[in-house]
Amino acid sequence: MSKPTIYSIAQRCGVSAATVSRAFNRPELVSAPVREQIMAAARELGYQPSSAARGLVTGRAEMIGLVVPDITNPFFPLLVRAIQRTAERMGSSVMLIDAEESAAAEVRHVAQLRSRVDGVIVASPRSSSAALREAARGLPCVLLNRPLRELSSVICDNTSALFDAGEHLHKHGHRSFALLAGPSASWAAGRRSQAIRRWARGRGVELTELGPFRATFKGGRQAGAALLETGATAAFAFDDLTACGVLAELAGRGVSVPGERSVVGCDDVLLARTVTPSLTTVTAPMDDLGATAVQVLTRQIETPGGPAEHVALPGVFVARDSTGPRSAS
Amino acid sequence: MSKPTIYSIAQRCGVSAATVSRAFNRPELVSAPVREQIMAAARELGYQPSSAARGLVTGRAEMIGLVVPDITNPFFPLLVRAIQRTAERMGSSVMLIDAEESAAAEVRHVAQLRSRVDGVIVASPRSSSAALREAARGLPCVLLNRPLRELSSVICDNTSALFDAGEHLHKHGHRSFALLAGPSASWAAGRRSQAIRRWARGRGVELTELGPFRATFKGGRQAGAALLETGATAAFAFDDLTACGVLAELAGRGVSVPGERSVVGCDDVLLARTVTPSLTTVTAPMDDLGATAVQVLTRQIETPGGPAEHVALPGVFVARDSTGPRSAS
DNA sequence: CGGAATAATGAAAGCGATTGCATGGATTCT
DNA sequence: AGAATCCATGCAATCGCTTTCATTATTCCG
Repeated sequence: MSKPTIYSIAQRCGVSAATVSRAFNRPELVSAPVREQIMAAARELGYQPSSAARGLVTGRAEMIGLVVPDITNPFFPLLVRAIQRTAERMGSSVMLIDAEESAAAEVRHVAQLRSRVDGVIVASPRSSSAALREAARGLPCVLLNRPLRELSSVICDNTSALFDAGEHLHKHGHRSFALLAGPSASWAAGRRSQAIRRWARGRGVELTELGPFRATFKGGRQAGAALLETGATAAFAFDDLTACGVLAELAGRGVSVPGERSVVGCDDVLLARTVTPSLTTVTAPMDDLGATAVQVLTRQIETPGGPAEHVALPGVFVARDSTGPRSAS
Repeated sequence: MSKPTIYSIAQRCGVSAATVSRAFNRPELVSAPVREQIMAAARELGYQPSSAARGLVTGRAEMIGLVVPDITNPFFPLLVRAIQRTAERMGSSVMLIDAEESAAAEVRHVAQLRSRVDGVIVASPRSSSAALREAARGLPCVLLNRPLRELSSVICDNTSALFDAGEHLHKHGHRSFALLAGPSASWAAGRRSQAIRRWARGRGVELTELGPFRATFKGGRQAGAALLETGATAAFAFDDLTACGVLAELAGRGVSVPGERSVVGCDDVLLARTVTPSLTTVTAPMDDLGATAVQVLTRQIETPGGPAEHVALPGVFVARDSTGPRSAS
């Protein structure tokens, strides 16, 4: 016996296929007894509407694409979860694409997604603006953590939280800082560096810029090594993963944290809480970020020609154990 | 101007839609000049075949579902990547479902996936066998890390690697061990416990069983506390995340690792390398696991009535810094 | 050189759903 | 009572593509 369709059900209930379809989509248009009979038959037969057929006529795939540069970066799973949860509430599924850190793959995948999804959410720190714009032409699209005038975007703004971090360290007596910059191609990295520079200038403290370093654990170790060659007593790492690398390098060399140096991360991924000492960092509002991205995208999908929306959500500074008073030395 | 279809292209090239379709799917059936003309027109118009329409007639969605219990568990991103990479090579996309640690959600999602995918890969440690069987009825399905006679499965067998771990500790002079058991509902947890018990019995060493503990960082901290109340000098944690919790708890209480206690994890997630001290653990062959799962699933899809396949891939013991000689005390 | 095999293409029938329009019976209004 | 509504339902077209079968045009071989 082949897969049940609305026709099998229609036949079984002695009604037309149209009525079956309506029973599912506009139940109020079908009389109660008939509707229930149809539902019963559907359940009995294990009927599942063919999304292909529906998609063909409605033009909707009920699916959104999500392109991330590197799913193994602990930042993204949280985002994926938030996005998926929100999408599900809006009746959509999520197609996940891991670009495996290749900018080329990012745009290539966006192109391939076109025909399978209603829209895409792209976290693409690396690709060029032009490539991105081109890839998204005519496809509802929301950018994550990377603004671009023509395309909608949802970003996390850590500026004020980084100010807070600076103040926190300043209060602890630190006067000489190191900025361990992230990948130069990353918008977020530039943005964070800028915020820290601005704060340091405003505060009139010394700031040594190091890097750029790769946003990996290894990159963090290099950053840690570089940090030790400066006189800075406190360091801003690009993100938590980098900060963990720094911590590991310092620990390896017998430098105590926060005794001798203070380190702050950014993003507040799981790692930040599990590492020893736990990381002082900036919490990104993942759930909000994801939910907002989906909502903005949904709006883009419903209003194809609509204006690009830009929303920025603030990060929140959180002090833990990797920062403390400046050592007497 | 509406979306380009094979008809737009056909018209533009003065051929029939059938020819256009063939130009894409069976190029050898179309004469070279016509084919090239079609391709050129397609490129020019930005044509993308509608997967809904194609899926409707072919009955294939070119998409596989992947259900994971908790995407934020660092074990899964690696798996997701491996699976996605392999799927892409086979021409399929991956639809990711994060069940958010709910067994009910796991089976519910499998049911919903039915109509949208060709088959599913399910990493579902929690759901009952019966529920799983029922959910997968008539849907090609591969289980990950959980065998079930009727359904295909791909598992990672850590038995021999855990023996190696035991031997490694034994060689370092340890004679009293603790087993920090994982969730009792998890097949993998039971399996690992069993392997360790068997090894301990065979070796004639003392083994204290503690737990079960949740497979989270917090659970690990509890396990660490429990561990300190025993005389064991070495502990087997259920997985790396738990092991990290143990490490953190011990560090918090000033117990040195590996000086006073040795700890081994399991899975070798990113965390294992970034934590201090780095974790002695068992490396799961993620890439193989993922690739194999996709291949087995593909076979299931192509041979609907086919027999269930079961493959087990061995984990590999890797010694790092969380294990060392038994302290003199 | 005739007939058969071969190659390139077109016509048309679905795939399974949605949906605008038509229909007929019941209900309501004047 | 006849007209006007309204409700529940059926008919049939349609979405974009694949695929079978039929139709030419071309080539091959004895």
